Amino acid sequence: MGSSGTSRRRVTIHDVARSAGVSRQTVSRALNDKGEIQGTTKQRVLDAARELGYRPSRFARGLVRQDTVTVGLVIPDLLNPFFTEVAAAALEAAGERGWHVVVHDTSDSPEKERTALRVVGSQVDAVIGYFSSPEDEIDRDTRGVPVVLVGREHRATRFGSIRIDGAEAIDRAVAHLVARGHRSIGMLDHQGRPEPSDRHGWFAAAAAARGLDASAVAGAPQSVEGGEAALPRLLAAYPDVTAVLTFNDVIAVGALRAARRLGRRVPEDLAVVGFDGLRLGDLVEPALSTVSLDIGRLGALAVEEVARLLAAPGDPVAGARLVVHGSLLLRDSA
Amino acid sequence: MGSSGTSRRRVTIHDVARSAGVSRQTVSRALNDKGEIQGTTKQRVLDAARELGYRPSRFARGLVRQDTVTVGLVIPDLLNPFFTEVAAAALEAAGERGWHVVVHDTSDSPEKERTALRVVGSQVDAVIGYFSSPEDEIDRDTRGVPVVLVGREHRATRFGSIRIDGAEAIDRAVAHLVARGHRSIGMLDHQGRPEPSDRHGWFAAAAAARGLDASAVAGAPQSVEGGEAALPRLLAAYPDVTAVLTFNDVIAVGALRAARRLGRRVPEDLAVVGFDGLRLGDLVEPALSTVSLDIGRLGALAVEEVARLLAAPGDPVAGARLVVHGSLLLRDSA
DNA sequence: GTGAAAGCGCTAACAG
DNA sequence: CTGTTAGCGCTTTCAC
Repeated sequence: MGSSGTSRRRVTIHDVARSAGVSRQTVSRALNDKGEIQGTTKQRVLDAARELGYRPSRFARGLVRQDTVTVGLVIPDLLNPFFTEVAAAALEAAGERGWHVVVHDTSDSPEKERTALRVVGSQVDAVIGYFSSPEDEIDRDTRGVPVVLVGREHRATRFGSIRIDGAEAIDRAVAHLVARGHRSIGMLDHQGRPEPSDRHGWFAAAAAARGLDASAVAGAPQSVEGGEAALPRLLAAYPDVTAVLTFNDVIAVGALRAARRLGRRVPEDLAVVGFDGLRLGDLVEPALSTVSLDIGRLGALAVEEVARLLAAPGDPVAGARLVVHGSLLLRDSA
Repeated sequence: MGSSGTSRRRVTIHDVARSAGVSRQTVSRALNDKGEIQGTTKQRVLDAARELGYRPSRFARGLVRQDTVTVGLVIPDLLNPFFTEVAAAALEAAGERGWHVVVHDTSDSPEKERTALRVVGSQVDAVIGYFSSPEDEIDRDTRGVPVVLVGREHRATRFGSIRIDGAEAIDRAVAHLVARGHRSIGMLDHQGRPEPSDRHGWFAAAAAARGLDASAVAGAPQSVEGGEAALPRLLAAYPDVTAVLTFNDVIAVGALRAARRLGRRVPEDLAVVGFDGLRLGDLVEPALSTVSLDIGRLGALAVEEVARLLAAPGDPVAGARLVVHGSLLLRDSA
């Protein structure tokens, strides 16, 4: 009793209607809690539906109702805590609007990124993402879907973007290091991109403003292991360095480990300043000093910008509002 | 030129067809790269489509094609690294099958969990989740959608589940602690659930097998702060305790911090063993000894089980295959 | 209160 | 190679 049998065919509203001896509309009314229906009829329909194991098709429903917004979130690595936090923030902001979020992790692979863009792009109403592809490729692969770029500039009007501005905070970080007596400051920048990062640019500007050299740079993969491997390389190439800025906190945590292994006390022998302001930085020893970002705001802004693009395509908000500024967070490592 | 105007109405395949002077069918062929179409016609259609800013409706397409599988992933807290890793694993396994994953974070709130279940349940083909609601509620709220429970038993045949079995590993952990001379072992269990956890049960069994008492237990919220606050409570209530097992690694990391604050050296004065095997455990000082889980496998199994349920509803695989066993990973904290 | 008709936007099957 | 005909499963008019 109550078993739904093993028929392969999909149970449709029609089957329920026939089984309950009513029309499809009546079934629809019963299922959607519309008023205009008699209690007993409604119950009979509901019973029939359960009995048959009926489940409305989201496609048929979506086709006619045109509600339910779904946004795609494309990130390079969910296990990188920065993107975990971005995802959590975006999920929360989207949830508040009742939107669904489909998440794609591209494993830092440009090829997977293209696939994700194409696949997701055709199945969602908008895309939020942290992409490495050139803008025209993104444009081509997302075919008309509104796109919000996180942490990156753009030109196309179909795009929105949330910028990250750490210039001032990095300037303060450099000032802090100089005040502590550091004269030779290095950087563990990102790796695998054609150009140095914005963050390196901000560092270089801050250094130049104080007559310091900013050429002590080594590239690091964006992982703890990456930072751990890169620090010794940096110190070998630039032995005078007594302080390092890193592209992000994850790399900084790796640098901290490497410093310990190298017998360098932090911050006495080597000061380390990260970037991102992850919770993780507070769990390591010594606690990481860093340029902190309000990632919750980042996610919320991205979702807001999607909403705006959805409402008025090709009309992204002018830059100023959509920036997240870093702030210097001094803990123990510098 | 080239602007798509500001018409509010959706551009349909019909509009493209009319604009290109062909039938809808031809448009469809051009867009879907079907062979049977002349190059010049195809180009004309493609141009018209771009010109109009045409974007196929995923609903209409899904309705007729009946491909694209979407699974819902419901977790209590994406920022808890355990769930981050589960999500990453599930995302990867689902990606390999070309499935989409919509993620919902319930913020540990039972109410949000119900909402998520209902909302997601109506928009996906299957649900994978770590739920706290009673099974009959899950059953009611997901109405016929296949469900795979992570880390939890079930009864309903519509459900599948991936069990976590740490009995043996916890027994080994206790054996290890005893061999190190610990006679009074406590536990930081989860909190806010009516019953003690499976993990506590395993601990109690291992303790009993050695004639030890397992009643030194304190509850902790599943966060670093939770563990940090709970350890002092545990030690105050049971001053003899020299070793603690924790419900999970996040709590253990909190315990490590508390121990440092309390001036207890780890592992000399206090041994700590976590549960989960997170990467995080390797970043703290001292590195965390823990019961390690193959979370990647957990995610992969969940996705596999979804596939099975989708193919043969009401026919989940019998238990044995769908278990992830813990293994004792000794690092520095015990 | 309930049913009949029409159509959401698209593609599969068949004509031509 | 291209067009016509039928639906996919559901909800919205509008009759009754």
